[in-house]
Amino acid sequence: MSATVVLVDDHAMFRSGVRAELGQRVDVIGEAGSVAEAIAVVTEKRPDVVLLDVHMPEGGGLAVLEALGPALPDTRFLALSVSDAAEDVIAIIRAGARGYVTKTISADELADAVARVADGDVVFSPRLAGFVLDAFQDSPVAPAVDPEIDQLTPREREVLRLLARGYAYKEIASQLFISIKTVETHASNVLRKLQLSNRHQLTRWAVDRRML
Amino acid sequence: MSATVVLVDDHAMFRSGVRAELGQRVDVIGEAGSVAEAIAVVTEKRPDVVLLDVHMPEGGGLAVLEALGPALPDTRFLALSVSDAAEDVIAIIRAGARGYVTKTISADELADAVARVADGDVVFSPRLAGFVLDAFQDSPVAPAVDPEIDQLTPREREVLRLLARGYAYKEIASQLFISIKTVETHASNVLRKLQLSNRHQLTRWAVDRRML
DNA sequence: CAGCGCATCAGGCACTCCCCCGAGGCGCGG
DNA sequence: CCGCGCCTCGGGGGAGTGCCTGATGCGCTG
Repeated sequence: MSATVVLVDDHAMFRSGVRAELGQRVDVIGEAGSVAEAIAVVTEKRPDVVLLDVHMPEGGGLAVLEALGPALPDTRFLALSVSDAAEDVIAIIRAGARGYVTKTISADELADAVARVADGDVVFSPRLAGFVLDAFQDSPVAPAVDPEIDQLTPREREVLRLLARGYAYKEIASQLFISIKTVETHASNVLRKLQLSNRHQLTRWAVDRRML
Repeated sequence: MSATVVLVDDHAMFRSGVRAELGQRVDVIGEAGSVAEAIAVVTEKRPDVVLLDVHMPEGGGLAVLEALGPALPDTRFLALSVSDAAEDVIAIIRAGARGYVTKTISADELADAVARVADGDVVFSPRLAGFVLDAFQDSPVAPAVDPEIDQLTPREREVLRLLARGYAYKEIASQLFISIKTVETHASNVLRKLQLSNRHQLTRWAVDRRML
């Protein structure tokens, strides 16, 4: 039960090498040497994993991902590239790839990476994952700190967080090791300070601020 | 030249176990059993890596990260948790942790994870990384239309929409020109069909599906 | 020390939520 | 016509919510 794979790379020699090395461990059911060919082959073959070169003519792996990604939710894309540049990694991941490895990888490691991606995991070459996390942390579109939230005490902020997530007073009390009555007090203070009248509005408030 | 580590976990027995298992492979230079203690110990010891429990009183690992993260750019935080919930993973990573592993991990794997984080890598338990990527991408890989929603009648869908937006039964009744009792019936049917137990979960359900 | 903010907890009360039961009307297809 | 799904309501009740008053202790500051 090895995973089915389609190789996409504009260098035939490289595809041949990958096929030779990986043939024992995964089931290579198709190859493509261009963006257009990749779209056709992947659409037809429906592999578990597409091993996708990033740098190719006509838009490269990014073009393939944008054309196919949304249409094939059950197909995972693993980017395979000579580049270890942060912008390449981020662009590919943002487009929906489930991993990014560089071509310095060994055959064993690549076979393992393909298997893991087929299995639902996410795979990165060491250090590359850090690029994504950095971009992820910078990404909050609206940092936009409300003046109201500054009026909250640390404990109130904690209760707010749990309230917004839908926990009942009783559950919050258990998690924070305090009584229900204390939770009620904090909750009441939070609602008053944020000028809200009930916890449903509070949930929407938190959603708007991407706290969930 | 093993990495220096501070353990933060509110269970002394667990810390002891980690220390015993990891002692040979990393240099455990401090421990903390609470958020306040963690802030003090980490600030003093300046370890390479902080092994951080997510669920603790007083805000847990998140509180530690928010207090210390910005101040200690050279210290890496590796979250260690019993939870494999997406919200926990995303919150911790957004707060600046460089990895997240569950407590089901073996001692060898944990030692390896610590070493890799100390070395600048990012480490995740299998599958957890996917949560971060999903949150990172605007378009979730799994649009995954639920079969449950097809079971809802048109009227139930209408009530669901208003419920998720935080309207009270009374308000929904006014908007739809029906009695509160009818709203209750629809709401009850919706919760049953979606296998949810209250409207807070329903709000989160709707948020997850971009219905708001 | 006296005041103040914060966190903790209590009793009580009106209200909402959610479920249990039951019921009638309406339209559609066998 | 009869069953069935859908929508419409009602009583009753247990659990949860939100607010009120009032209380204690703790640490910080003037």
